[in-house]
Amino acid sequence: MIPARPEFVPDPTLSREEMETLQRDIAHAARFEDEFAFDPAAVSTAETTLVPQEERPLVAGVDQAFLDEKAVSAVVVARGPEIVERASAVTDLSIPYIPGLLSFREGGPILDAFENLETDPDFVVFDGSGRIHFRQAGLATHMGVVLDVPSVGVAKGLLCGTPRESVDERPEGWRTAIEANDRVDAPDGTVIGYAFQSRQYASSRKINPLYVSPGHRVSAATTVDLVERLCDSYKLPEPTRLADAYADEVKRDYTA
DNA sequence: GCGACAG
DNA sequence: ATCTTGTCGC
Repeated sequence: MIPARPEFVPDPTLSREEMETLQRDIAHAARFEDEFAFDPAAVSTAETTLVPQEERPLVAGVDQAFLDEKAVSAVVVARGPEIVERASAVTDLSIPYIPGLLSFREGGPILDAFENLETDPDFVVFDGSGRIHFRQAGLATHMGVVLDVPSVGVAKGLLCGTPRESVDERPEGWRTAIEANDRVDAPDGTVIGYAFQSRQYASSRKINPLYVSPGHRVSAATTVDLVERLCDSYKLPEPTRLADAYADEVKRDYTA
């Protein structure tokens, strides 16, 4: 899979100001509404569903592992519980992690892995924010727009925005909107994502919610719906877990 | 100046 | 993100 919008491919050599300008352009090109052909209700990791196997969407998970100044990027595509294809890439990192500019550090390496992928997924789950971003162009949005593929972002922490309600000690399945605040390039109160309690009381310690947000061609409401459908018995959705495990596997083989 | 801050 | 074994608890 190659970039559909080469002009938005992350260039780590840009100045910080140029990166931020590009992010505003990307946010403008992004579509935070449902624009995809598959049925969200057909998304699940279950072995058996009412939906014919071939009609179940191809879902991709993306994650990375790191070693020294290199990134190990992994993409795993699955149809229901069946893994269809896995692709990876080991790429030199050029800039450090800077909150708000994550996609300029990890975007190139991720696109390298997608170049090695033959399958065209129906949508992609990224580890990080999408619209929940200062300029509404987090990793999931940046990658979604560059590849022009429906995408969502799943983060373990909140970058910006304000939860409508307190997220403390909520039961499984609970959710609340994340609204834009003065740190976000959007009218105050704009719903840019959701806090979603995917798992709770796995043991004795409290578990924090997931922060999900639209990447590209998916609305905020549908984003939570899709992520919920992809969560099994763990906090993180299955596509992310598969990609995480594959990235670790590639890293191990690379190190050995 | 102080605080916040995805991976 | 990464450095890292055992261990407490359901």
